[in-house]
Amino acid sequence: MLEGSRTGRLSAGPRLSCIGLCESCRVRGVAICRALEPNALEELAALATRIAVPPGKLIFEEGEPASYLFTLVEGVIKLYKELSDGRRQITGFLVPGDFLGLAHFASYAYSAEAVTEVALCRFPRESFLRFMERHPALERELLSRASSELASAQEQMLLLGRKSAKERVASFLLSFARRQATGEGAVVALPMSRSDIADYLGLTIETVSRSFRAVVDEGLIQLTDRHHYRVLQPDRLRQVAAVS
Amino acid sequence: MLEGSRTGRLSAGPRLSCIGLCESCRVRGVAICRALEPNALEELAALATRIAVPPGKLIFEEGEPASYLFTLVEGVIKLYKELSDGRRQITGFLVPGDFLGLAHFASYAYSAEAVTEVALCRFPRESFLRFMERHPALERELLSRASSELASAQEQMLLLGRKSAKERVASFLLSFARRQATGEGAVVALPMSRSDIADYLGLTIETVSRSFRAVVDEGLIQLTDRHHYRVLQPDRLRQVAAVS
DNA sequence: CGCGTTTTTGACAAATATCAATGCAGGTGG
DNA sequence: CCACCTGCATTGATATTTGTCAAAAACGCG
Repeated sequence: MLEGSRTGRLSAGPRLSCIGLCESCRVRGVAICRALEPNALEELAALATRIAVPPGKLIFEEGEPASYLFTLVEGVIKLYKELSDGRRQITGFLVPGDFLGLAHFASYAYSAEAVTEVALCRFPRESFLRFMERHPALERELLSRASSELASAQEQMLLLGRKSAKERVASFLLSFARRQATGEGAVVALPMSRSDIADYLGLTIETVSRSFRAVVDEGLIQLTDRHHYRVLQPDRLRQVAAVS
Repeated sequence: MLEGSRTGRLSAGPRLSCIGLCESCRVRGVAICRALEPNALEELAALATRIAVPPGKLIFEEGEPASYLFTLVEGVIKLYKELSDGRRQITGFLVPGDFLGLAHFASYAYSAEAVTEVALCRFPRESFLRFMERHPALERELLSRASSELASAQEQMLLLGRKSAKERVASFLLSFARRQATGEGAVVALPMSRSDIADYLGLTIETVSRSFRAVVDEGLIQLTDRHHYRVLQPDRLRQVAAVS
Protein backbone atom coordinates (compact mmCIF):
# COMPACT_ATOMS: atom_id res chain seq x y z
CA MET A 1 0.00 0.00 0.00
CA LEU A 2 1.27 3.36 -1.06
CA GLU A 3 4.78 2.07 -1.65
CA GLY A 4 6.58 4.50 -3.83
CA SER A 5 4.20 7.32 -3.13
CA ARG A 6 6.35 8.43 -0.26
CA THR A 7 8.01 11.70 -1.07
CA GLY A 8 10.45 11.66 1.77
CA ARG A 9 10.59 12.74 5.38
CA LEU A 10 10.28 16.42 6.00
CA SER A 11 13.43 18.08 7.14
CA ALA A 12 14.24 21.17 5.21
CA GLY A 13 11.85 23.43 3.45
CA PRO A 14 8.77 25.24 4.70
CA ARG A 15 8.21 22.89 7.57
CA LEU A 16 5.31 24.49 9.31
CA SER A 17 3.29 24.86 6.19
CA CYS A 18 3.95 21.23 5.35
CA ILE A 19 3.00 19.22 8.36
CA GLY A 20 -0.58 18.98 7.45
CA LEU A 21 -2.02 19.88 10.78
CA CYS A 22 -0.69 23.32 10.36
CA GLU A 23 -1.62 23.56 6.72
CA SER A 24 -5.07 22.49 7.86
CA CYS A 25 -5.24 25.43 10.16
CA ARG A 26 -4.41 27.85 7.48
CA VAL A 27 -6.97 26.40 5.15
CA ARG A 28 -9.89 26.02 7.51
CA GLY A 29 -9.14 28.36 10.37
CA VAL A 30 -9.18 25.49 12.83
CA ALA A 31 -7.30 25.60 16.08
CA ILE A 32 -4.80 22.76 16.12
CA CYS A 33 -1.88 25.05 15.52
CA ARG A 34 -2.97 27.70 17.92
CA ALA A 35 -3.41 25.07 20.58
CA LEU A 36 0.14 23.81 20.30
CA GLU A 37 3.26 25.76 21.15
CA PRO A 38 5.82 26.13 18.35
CA ASN A 39 8.24 23.57 19.73
CA ALA A 40 5.48 20.98 20.14
CA LEU A 41 4.62 21.67 16.55
CA GLU A 42 8.22 21.03 15.56
CA GLU A 43 8.11 17.74 17.37
CA LEU A 44 4.90 16.76 15.59
CA ALA A 45 6.35 17.80 12.27
CA ALA A 46 9.24 15.43 12.84
CA LEU A 47 6.77 12.52 12.97
CA ALA A 48 5.14 13.36 9.67
CA THR A 49 5.77 11.89 6.25
CA ARG A 50 4.39 13.66 3.24
CA ILE A 51 2.43 11.38 0.90
CA ALA A 52 1.05 11.91 -2.59
CA VAL A 53 -1.74 9.69 -3.93
CA PRO A 54 -3.12 9.68 -7.48
CA PRO A 55 -6.87 9.68 -8.19
CA GLY A 56 -8.59 6.34 -7.69
CA LYS A 57 -5.87 4.86 -5.54
CA LEU A 58 -6.61 3.31 -2.15
CA ILE A 59 -5.11 5.04 0.86
CA PHE A 60 -6.13 2.27 3.22
CA GLU A 61 -8.71 -0.45 3.29
CA GLU A 62 -11.36 -1.45 5.82
CA GLY A 63 -10.03 -4.09 8.20
CA GLU A 64 -6.36 -3.30 7.58
CA PRO A 65 -4.30 -2.60 10.74
CA ALA A 66 -4.69 1.08 11.54
CA SER A 67 -0.98 1.86 11.56
CA TYR A 68 -1.23 5.49 10.49
CA LEU A 69 -3.20 8.65 11.00
CA PHE A 70 -3.38 11.31 8.32
CA THR A 71 -4.25 14.89 7.69
CA LEU A 72 -5.48 15.80 4.26
CA VAL A 73 -3.45 18.69 2.87
CA GLU A 74 -4.66 18.85 -0.72
CA GLY A 75 -7.36 17.18 -2.77
CA VAL A 76 -10.51 15.19 -1.99
CA ILE A 77 -10.82 11.72 -0.42
CA LYS A 78 -13.83 9.43 -0.18
CA LEU A 79 -14.45 7.09 2.76
CA TYR A 80 -16.60 4.04 2.20
CA LYS A 81 -17.76 0.68 3.45
CA GLU A 82 -18.70 -2.29 1.31
CA LEU A 83 -20.88 -5.35 1.59
CA SER A 84 -19.55 -8.68 0.43
CA ASP A 85 -21.59 -8.53 -2.78
CA GLY A 86 -20.07 -5.21 -3.78
CA ARG A 87 -22.75 -2.80 -2.67
CA ARG A 88 -20.97 0.25 -1.42
CA GLN A 89 -21.82 3.17 0.82
CA ILE A 90 -19.65 6.25 0.79
CA THR A 91 -19.80 7.67 4.31
CA GLY A 92 -18.07 10.93 3.60
CA PHE A 93 -15.88 13.09 1.44
CA LEU A 94 -12.87 14.75 3.05
CA VAL A 95 -11.44 18.10 2.04
CA PRO A 96 -8.15 19.78 2.96
CA GLY A 97 -7.84 20.25 6.70
CA ASP A 98 -9.72 17.08 7.58
CA PHE A 99 -8.26 14.47 9.84
CA LEU A 100 -8.32 10.83 8.87
CA GLY A 101 -7.77 7.47 10.45
CA LEU A 102 -8.93 7.67 14.03
CA ALA A 103 -9.87 4.11 14.77
CA HIS A 104 -11.36 2.91 17.98
CA PHE A 105 -10.05 -0.59 17.37
CA ALA A 106 -6.75 -1.68 15.94
CA SER A 107 -8.01 -1.68 12.36
CA TYR A 108 -9.67 0.85 10.09
CA ALA A 109 -13.46 0.73 10.10
CA TYR A 110 -13.70 1.92 6.49
CA SER A 111 -11.70 2.28 3.32
CA ALA A 112 -10.26 5.56 2.07
CA GLU A 113 -9.58 6.33 -1.57
CA ALA A 114 -8.30 9.40 -3.37
CA VAL A 115 -10.91 11.11 -5.54
CA THR A 116 -8.51 13.69 -6.97
CA GLU A 117 -4.75 14.01 -6.79
CA VAL A 118 -4.16 13.99 -3.05
CA ALA A 119 -1.47 15.24 -0.68
CA LEU A 120 -1.44 13.83 2.86
CA CYS A 121 0.61 14.06 5.99
CA ARG A 122 1.04 10.64 7.51
CA PHE A 123 1.74 10.03 11.19
CA PRO A 124 2.63 6.62 12.63
CA ARG A 125 -0.24 5.78 14.94
CA GLU A 126 1.82 4.85 17.97
CA SER A 127 4.00 7.92 18.04
CA PHE A 128 1.07 10.18 17.25
CA LEU A 129 -0.88 8.74 20.18
CA ARG A 130 2.10 9.14 22.49
CA PHE A 131 2.44 12.74 21.36
CA MET A 132 -1.25 13.28 21.96
CA GLU A 133 -1.00 11.92 25.49
CA ARG A 134 1.48 14.64 26.27
CA HIS A 135 -0.62 17.31 24.55
CA PRO A 136 -4.19 17.34 25.79
CA ALA A 137 -4.93 20.35 23.61
CA LEU A 138 -4.56 18.14 20.57
CA GLU A 139 -6.81 15.55 22.12
CA ARG A 140 -9.42 18.21 22.78
CA GLU A 141 -9.24 19.35 19.19
CA LEU A 142 -9.76 15.81 17.94
CA LEU A 143 -12.66 15.25 20.32
CA SER A 144 -14.26 18.39 19.04
CA ARG A 145 -13.78 17.27 15.45
CA ALA A 146 -15.14 13.85 16.24
CA SER A 147 -18.27 15.41 17.73
CA SER A 148 -18.87 17.49 14.69
CA GLU A 149 -18.32 14.50 12.40
CA LEU A 150 -20.83 12.63 14.49
CA ALA A 151 -23.32 15.41 13.93
CA SER A 152 -22.83 15.24 10.16
CA ALA A 153 -23.16 11.47 10.30
CA GLN A 154 -26.53 11.88 11.98
CA GLU A 155 -27.58 14.42 9.38
CA GLN A 156 -26.61 11.90 6.70
CA MET A 157 -28.62 9.16 8.41
CA LEU A 158 -31.65 11.43 8.25
CA LEU A 159 -30.97 11.92 4.55
CA LEU A 160 -30.49 8.22 3.83
CA GLY A 161 -33.38 7.02 5.93
CA ARG A 162 -36.02 9.61 5.21
CA LYS A 163 -35.36 11.85 2.22
CA SER A 164 -36.51 11.35 -1.37
CA ALA A 165 -34.03 11.14 -4.24
CA LYS A 166 -34.51 14.76 -5.20
CA GLU A 167 -34.21 15.93 -1.59
CA ARG A 168 -30.99 13.97 -1.25
CA VAL A 169 -29.45 15.49 -4.33
CA ALA A 170 -30.52 18.99 -3.31
CA SER A 171 -29.07 18.49 0.17
CA PHE A 172 -25.84 17.24 -1.31
CA LEU A 173 -25.49 20.16 -3.71
CA LEU A 174 -26.11 22.61 -0.88
CA SER A 175 -23.76 21.06 1.61
CA PHE A 176 -21.01 20.66 -0.94
CA ALA A 177 -21.36 24.29 -1.95
CA ARG A 178 -21.28 25.35 1.70
CA ARG A 179 -18.13 23.35 2.29
CA GLN A 180 -16.28 24.98 -0.53
CA ALA A 181 -17.11 28.23 1.20
CA THR A 182 -17.55 29.92 -2.13
CA GLY A 183 -19.68 33.01 -2.25
CA GLU A 184 -23.22 33.23 -3.52
CA GLY A 185 -23.46 32.24 -7.16
CA ALA A 186 -19.86 31.03 -7.46
CA VAL A 187 -19.00 27.90 -9.39
CA VAL A 188 -18.68 24.81 -7.21
CA ALA A 189 -16.36 21.98 -8.24
CA LEU A 190 -17.79 18.48 -8.08
CA PRO A 191 -14.70 16.32 -8.43
CA MET A 192 -16.34 12.94 -7.85
CA SER A 193 -18.14 10.77 -10.40
CA ARG A 194 -21.89 10.26 -10.55
CA SER A 195 -21.24 6.80 -9.26
CA ASP A 196 -19.58 8.21 -6.15
CA ILE A 197 -22.46 10.61 -5.63
CA ALA A 198 -24.90 7.72 -5.96
CA ASP A 199 -22.98 5.66 -3.43
CA TYR A 200 -22.92 8.61 -1.08
CA LEU A 201 -26.66 9.28 -1.36
CA GLY A 202 -27.78 5.67 -1.33
CA LEU A 203 -29.15 5.86 -4.88
CA THR A 204 -28.26 4.57 -8.36
CA ILE A 205 -26.42 6.68 -10.90
CA GLU A 206 -29.55 6.81 -13.05
CA THR A 207 -31.63 8.22 -10.22
CA VAL A 208 -28.90 10.75 -9.42
CA SER A 209 -28.83 11.81 -13.04
CA ARG A 210 -32.60 12.23 -13.18
CA SER A 211 -32.66 14.19 -9.93
CA PHE A 212 -29.93 16.48 -11.20
CA ARG A 213 -32.01 17.08 -14.26
CA ALA A 214 -35.02 17.94 -12.11
CA VAL A 215 -33.23 20.62 -10.09
CA VAL A 216 -31.61 21.98 -13.24
CA ASP A 217 -34.94 22.10 -15.09
CA GLU A 218 -36.47 24.02 -12.18
CA GLY A 219 -33.68 26.55 -12.42
CA LEU A 220 -32.36 25.90 -8.91
CA ILE A 221 -28.85 25.22 -10.12
CA GLN A 222 -26.93 25.51 -13.34
CA LEU A 223 -24.59 22.76 -14.50
CA THR A 224 -21.70 24.44 -16.29
CA ASP A 225 -20.27 21.02 -17.09
CA ARG A 226 -20.64 17.63 -15.47
CA HIS A 227 -18.26 18.52 -12.69
CA HIS A 228 -19.13 22.13 -11.96
CA TYR A 229 -22.33 23.83 -10.92
CA ARG A 230 -23.63 27.13 -9.69
CA VAL A 231 -26.42 27.51 -7.15
CA LEU A 232 -28.93 29.90 -8.67
CA GLN A 233 -31.71 29.86 -6.08
CA PRO A 234 -30.26 28.90 -2.72
CA ASP A 235 -33.47 29.44 -0.78
CA ARG A 236 -35.61 27.33 -3.06
CA LEU A 237 -32.87 24.71 -3.15
CA ARG A 238 -32.93 24.63 0.65
CA GLN A 239 -36.67 24.12 0.52
CA VAL A 240 -36.31 21.24 -1.88
CA ALA A 241 -33.59 19.77 0.33
CA ALA A 242 -36.11 19.57 3.18
CA VAL A 243 -33.57 20.82 5.66
CA SER A 244 -34.82 20.38 9.16
CA MET B 1 -37.90 20.48 30.56
CA LEU B 2 -37.64 17.79 33.14
CA GLU B 3 -38.99 19.99 35.90
CA GLY B 4 -40.05 17.84 38.73
CA SER B 5 -38.11 14.82 37.58
CA ARG B 6 -35.18 15.90 39.65
CA THR B 7 -34.64 13.53 42.51
CA GLY B 8 -32.17 15.68 44.36
CA ARG B 9 -28.46 16.16 44.47
CA LEU B 10 -26.43 13.18 45.52
CA SER B 11 -24.91 13.48 48.89
CA ALA B 12 -25.48 10.48 51.06
CA GLY B 13 -26.05 6.96 49.89
CA PRO B 14 -24.04 4.71 47.64
CA ARG B 15 -22.27 7.55 45.94
CA LEU B 16 -19.87 5.76 43.67
CA SER B 17 -22.46 3.43 42.32
CA CYS B 18 -24.72 6.37 41.64
CA ILE B 19 -22.71 8.86 39.71
CA GLY B 20 -23.47 7.32 36.42
CA LEU B 21 -20.00 7.29 35.04
CA CYS B 22 -19.07 4.80 37.63
CA GLU B 23 -22.25 2.84 37.25
CA SER B 24 -21.47 2.83 33.56
CA CYS B 25 -18.19 1.19 34.24
CA ARG B 26 -19.71 -1.52 36.26
CA VAL B 27 -22.29 -2.23 33.62
CA ARG B 28 -20.11 -2.17 30.54
CA GLY B 29 -16.60 -2.75 31.81
CA VAL B 30 -15.46 0.54 30.38
CA ALA B 31 -12.54 2.44 31.76
CA ILE B 32 -13.78 5.81 32.96
CA CYS B 33 -13.58 4.80 36.58
CA ARG B 34 -10.28 3.09 36.27
CA ALA B 35 -8.87 6.12 34.53
CA LEU B 36 -9.78 8.48 37.35
CA GLU B 37 -8.39 8.43 40.87
CA PRO B 38 -10.92 8.09 43.67
CA ASN B 39 -10.80 11.72 44.74
CA ALA B 40 -11.30 12.92 41.17
CA LEU B 41 -14.28 10.63 41.08
CA GLU B 42 -15.64 12.22 44.25
CA GLU B 43 -15.29 15.61 42.65
CA LEU B 44 -17.15 14.46 39.57
CA ALA B 45 -19.86 12.90 41.70
CA ALA B 46 -20.39 16.26 43.38
CA LEU B 47 -21.31 17.74 39.99
CA ALA B 48 -23.93 15.14 39.24
CA THR B 49 -27.66 15.31 39.68
CA ARG B 50 -29.65 12.14 39.46
CA ILE B 51 -32.63 12.39 37.10
CA ALA B 52 -35.55 10.05 36.46
CA VAL B 53 -37.53 10.24 33.24
CA PRO B 54 -40.72 8.33 32.42
CA PRO B 55 -41.20 6.53 29.09
CA GLY B 56 -42.03 8.79 26.16
CA LYS B 57 -40.78 11.95 27.80
CA LEU B 58 -38.27 14.24 26.10
CA ILE B 59 -34.88 14.58 27.77
CA PHE B 60 -33.79 17.38 25.47
CA GLU B 61 -34.70 18.63 22.04
CA GLU B 62 -32.69 19.36 18.94
CA GLY B 63 -31.61 23.01 18.85
CA GLU B 64 -32.02 23.58 22.58
CA PRO B 65 -28.94 25.04 24.34
CA ALA B 66 -26.71 22.13 25.31
CA SER B 67 -26.53 22.99 28.98
CA TYR B 68 -26.05 19.46 30.28
CA LEU B 69 -24.22 16.24 29.63
CA PHE B 70 -25.60 12.93 30.82
CA THR B 71 -24.70 9.36 31.48
CA LEU B 72 -27.41 6.79 31.14
CA VAL B 73 -27.62 4.67 34.27
CA GLU B 74 -30.77 2.67 33.68
CA GLY B 75 -33.21 2.18 30.82
CA VAL B 76 -33.17 2.89 27.09
CA ILE B 77 -33.10 6.23 25.28
CA LYS B 78 -33.67 7.03 21.62
CA LEU B 79 -31.91 9.84 19.78
CA TYR B 80 -33.55 11.29 16.71
CA LYS B 81 -33.70 14.09 14.19
CA GLU B 82 -36.82 15.33 12.46
CA LEU B 83 -37.71 17.12 9.24
CA SER B 84 -40.18 19.98 9.33
CA ASP B 85 -42.96 17.78 7.91
CA GLY B 86 -42.61 15.25 10.71
CA ARG B 87 -40.49 12.59 9.05
CA ARG B 88 -38.18 11.26 11.71
CA GLN B 89 -34.90 9.37 11.77
CA ILE B 90 -33.80 7.68 14.96
CA THR B 91 -30.01 7.80 14.93
CA GLY B 92 -29.43 5.51 17.84
CA PHE B 93 -30.64 3.77 20.95
CA LEU B 94 -28.63 4.25 24.13
CA VAL B 95 -28.27 1.65 26.85
CA PRO B 96 -26.89 1.92 30.40
CA GLY B 97 -23.30 3.07 30.39
CA ASP B 98 -23.69 5.30 27.34
CA PHE B 99 -22.74 8.92 27.39
CA LEU B 100 -25.09 11.56 26.06
CA GLY B 101 -25.02 15.18 25.07
CA LEU B 102 -21.59 15.91 23.64
CA ALA B 103 -22.31 18.78 21.33
CA HIS B 104 -19.79 20.41 19.11
CA PHE B 105 -21.79 23.60 19.05
CA ALA B 106 -23.71 25.30 21.80
CA SER B 107 -26.93 23.43 21.08
CA TYR B 108 -27.92 19.79 20.84
CA ALA B 109 -27.80 18.37 17.32
CA TYR B 110 -30.60 15.88 18.00
CA SER B 111 -33.45 15.16 20.38
CA ALA B 112 -33.33 12.54 23.11
CA GLU B 113 -36.38 10.76 24.49
CA ALA B 114 -36.85 8.05 27.07
CA VAL B 115 -38.03 4.74 25.61
CA THR B 116 -38.41 3.01 28.97
CA GLU B 117 -38.27 4.32 32.50
CA VAL B 118 -34.88 6.01 32.57
CA ALA B 119 -32.33 6.98 35.21
CA LEU B 120 -29.67 9.50 34.26
CA CYS B 121 -26.80 11.35 35.83
CA ARG B 122 -26.80 14.93 34.71
CA PHE B 123 -23.71 17.15 34.65
CA PRO B 124 -23.79 20.87 33.98
CA ARG B 125 -21.89 21.31 30.75
CA GLU B 126 -19.57 24.07 31.91
CA SER B 127 -18.37 22.42 35.06
CA PHE B 128 -18.06 19.05 33.34
CA LEU B 129 -15.87 20.59 30.65
CA ARG B 130 -13.73 22.34 33.26
CA PHE B 131 -13.34 19.05 35.08
CA MET B 132 -12.42 17.35 31.83
CA GLU B 133 -9.74 19.94 31.11
CA ARG B 134 -8.04 18.96 34.34
CA HIS B 135 -8.46 15.24 33.64
CA PRO B 136 -7.14 14.26 30.23
CA ALA B 137 -7.90 10.62 30.98
CA LEU B 138 -11.61 11.44 30.83
CA GLU B 139 -11.11 13.31 27.61
CA ARG B 140 -9.32 10.32 26.16
CA GLU B 141 -12.17 8.04 27.18
CA LEU B 142 -14.70 10.31 25.52
CA LEU B 143 -12.62 10.52 22.35
CA SER B 144 -12.45 6.78 22.25
CA ARG B 145 -16.21 6.52 22.71
CA ALA B 146 -16.81 9.14 20.05
CA SER B 147 -14.67 7.15 17.60
CA SER B 148 -16.60 4.02 18.24
CA GLU B 149 -19.91 5.85 17.88
CA LEU B 150 -18.65 7.21 14.60
CA ALA B 151 -17.94 3.67 13.47
CA SER B 152 -21.48 2.56 14.32
CA ALA B 153 -22.85 5.61 12.56
CA GLN B 154 -20.99 4.55 9.43
CA GLU B 155 -22.31 1.03 9.76
CA GLN B 156 -25.80 2.48 10.02
CA MET B 157 -25.25 4.60 6.91
CA LEU B 158 -24.36 1.43 5.04
CA LEU B 159 -27.56 -0.13 6.31
CA LEU B 160 -29.74 2.86 5.41
CA GLY B 161 -28.17 3.48 2.05
CA ARG B 162 -27.66 -0.02 0.74
CA LYS B 163 -29.51 -2.77 2.58
CA SER B 164 -32.94 -4.21 1.80
CA ALA B 165 -35.74 -4.15 4.34
CA LYS B 166 -35.14 -7.73 5.42
CA GLU B 167 -31.40 -7.16 5.70
CA ARG B 168 -32.01 -4.09 7.84
CA VAL B 169 -34.29 -5.93 10.21
CA ALA B 170 -31.90 -8.88 10.48
CA SER B 171 -28.99 -6.52 11.17
CA PHE B 172 -31.00 -4.75 13.82
CA LEU B 173 -32.03 -7.95 15.56
CA LEU B 174 -28.44 -9.13 15.60
CA SER B 175 -26.90 -5.94 16.84
CA PHE B 176 -29.52 -5.47 19.49
CA ALA B 177 -28.96 -9.03 20.73
CA ARG B 178 -25.21 -8.46 20.75
CA ARG B 179 -25.61 -5.29 22.80
CA GLN B 180 -27.63 -7.00 25.47
CA ALA B 181 -24.69 -9.37 25.74
CA THR B 182 -27.04 -12.22 26.42
CA GLY B 183 -25.81 -15.69 25.69
CA GLU B 184 -26.70 -17.79 22.68
CA GLY B 185 -30.43 -18.46 22.54
CA ALA B 186 -31.36 -16.14 25.39
CA VAL B 187 -34.43 -13.94 25.21
CA VAL B 188 -33.69 -10.39 24.02
CA ALA B 189 -35.89 -7.53 25.16
CA LEU B 190 -37.08 -5.13 22.48
CA PRO B 191 -38.41 -2.22 24.53
CA MET B 192 -39.17 0.14 21.65
CA SER B 193 -42.29 0.22 19.47
CA ARG B 194 -42.45 -0.93 15.86
CA SER B 195 -42.70 2.70 14.94
CA ASP B 196 -39.37 3.40 16.62
CA ILE B 197 -37.79 0.46 14.86
CA ALA B 198 -39.15 1.72 11.55
CA ASP B 199 -37.76 5.20 12.18
CA TYR B 200 -34.41 3.69 13.09
CA LEU B 201 -34.23 1.51 9.98
CA GLY B 202 -35.61 4.05 7.53
CA LEU B 203 -38.71 1.96 6.80
CA THR B 204 -42.45 2.06 7.53
CA ILE B 205 -43.99 0.05 10.37
CA GLU B 206 -45.74 -2.17 7.85
CA THR B 207 -42.50 -3.08 6.14
CA VAL B 208 -40.88 -3.74 9.51
CA SER B 209 -43.75 -5.99 10.45
CA ARG B 210 -43.55 -7.94 7.20
CA SER B 211 -39.79 -8.33 7.49
CA PHE B 212 -40.15 -9.60 11.04
CA ARG B 213 -42.60 -12.12 9.74
CA ALA B 214 -40.15 -13.23 7.07
CA VAL B 215 -37.31 -13.94 9.49
CA VAL B 216 -39.71 -15.63 11.90
CA ASP B 217 -41.18 -17.80 9.14
CA GLU B 218 -37.71 -18.88 8.11
CA GLY B 219 -37.02 -19.94 11.67
CA LEU B 220 -34.15 -17.51 12.18
CA ILE B 221 -35.69 -15.98 15.28
CA GLN B 222 -38.62 -16.69 17.55
CA LEU B 223 -40.90 -13.91 18.76
CA THR B 224 -42.00 -14.84 22.26
CA ASP B 225 -44.18 -11.73 22.31
CA ARG B 226 -44.06 -8.46 20.46
CA HIS B 227 -41.29 -7.16 22.65
CA HIS B 228 -39.11 -10.21 23.15
CA TYR B 229 -37.30 -12.50 20.77
CA ARG B 230 -34.79 -15.29 20.72
CA VAL B 231 -32.17 -15.73 18.02
CA LEU B 232 -32.48 -19.33 16.85
CA GLN B 233 -29.99 -19.43 13.97
CA PRO B 234 -27.39 -16.73 14.50
CA ASP B 235 -25.25 -17.75 11.53
CA ARG B 236 -28.08 -17.74 9.04
CA LEU B 237 -29.34 -14.49 10.54
CA ARG B 238 -25.91 -13.00 9.99
CA GLN B 239 -26.03 -14.13 6.37
CA VAL B 240 -29.43 -12.53 5.89
CA ALA B 241 -28.11 -9.36 7.53
CA ALA B 242 -25.47 -9.12 4.79
CA VAL B 243 -22.82 -8.13 7.29
CA SER B 244 -19.75 -6.89 5.53
C1' DC C 1 -10.82 11.20 -35.51
C1' DG C 2 -12.07 7.04 -33.23
C1' DC C 3 -12.44 4.40 -29.14
C1' DG C 4 -13.55 3.46 -24.33
C1' DT C 5 -15.75 5.34 -20.44
C1' DT C 6 -19.10 7.97 -18.17
C1' DT C 7 -23.48 10.04 -18.29
C1' DT C 8 -28.03 10.57 -19.82
C1' DT C 9 -32.42 8.93 -21.33
C1' DG C 10 -36.16 5.61 -21.86
C1' DA C 11 -39.04 1.42 -20.94
C1' DC C 12 -40.08 -1.72 -17.62
C1' DA C 13 -39.69 -4.34 -13.09
C1' DA C 14 -39.24 -4.70 -8.29
C1' DA C 15 -39.27 -3.05 -3.74
C1' DT C 16 -41.35 -0.46 -0.49
C1' DA C 17 -44.91 3.03 0.80
C1' DT C 18 -49.63 4.06 1.34
C1' DC C 19 -54.27 3.22 2.48
C1' DA C 20 -57.65 0.44 4.67
C1' DA C 21 -59.29 -3.23 7.45
C1' DT C 22 -58.64 -6.53 10.99
C1' DG C 23 -56.56 -8.50 15.08
C1' DC C 24 -54.61 -8.35 19.64
C1' DA C 25 -53.60 -6.87 24.38
C1' DG C 26 -53.71 -4.15 28.28
C1' DG C 27 -56.32 -1.01 31.04
C1' DT C 28 -60.80 0.79 32.82
C1' DG C 29 -65.06 0.95 34.56
C1' DG C 30 -69.39 -1.16 35.14
C1' DC D 1 -65.03 -10.72 36.45
C1' DC D 2 -66.03 -9.37 32.09
C1' DA D 3 -66.94 -6.25 28.25
C1' DC D 4 -65.44 -2.55 26.04
C1' DC D 5 -62.25 0.79 24.54
C1' DT D 6 -57.92 2.46 22.84
C1' DG D 7 -53.54 2.10 20.91
C1' DC D 8 -50.30 -0.82 18.66
C1' DA D 9 -49.39 -4.36 15.42
C1' DT D 10 -50.47 -7.25 11.57
C1' DT D 11 -52.29 -8.30 7.12
C1' DG D 12 -53.98 -7.30 2.52
C1' DA D 13 -54.71 -4.55 -1.83
C1' DT D 14 -52.91 -1.00 -4.51
C1' DA D 15 -49.84 3.02 -5.70
C1' DT D 16 -45.46 5.23 -6.04
C1' DT D 17 -40.75 5.52 -6.09
C1' DT D 18 -36.66 3.94 -7.30
C1' DG D 19 -33.95 0.22 -9.36
C1' DT D 20 -32.71 -2.53 -13.50
C1' DC D 21 -31.69 -3.20 -18.12
C1' DA D 22 -30.69 -1.38 -22.61
C1' DA D 23 -29.47 2.03 -25.83
C1' DA D 24 -27.96 6.55 -27.18
C1' DA D 25 -25.26 10.63 -26.26
C1' DA D 26 -21.43 13.19 -24.49
C1' DC D 27 -16.92 13.42 -23.05
C1' DG D 28 -11.93 12.63 -22.64
C1' DC D 29 -7.87 10.80 -24.41
C1' DG D 30 -4.63 8.89 -27.46
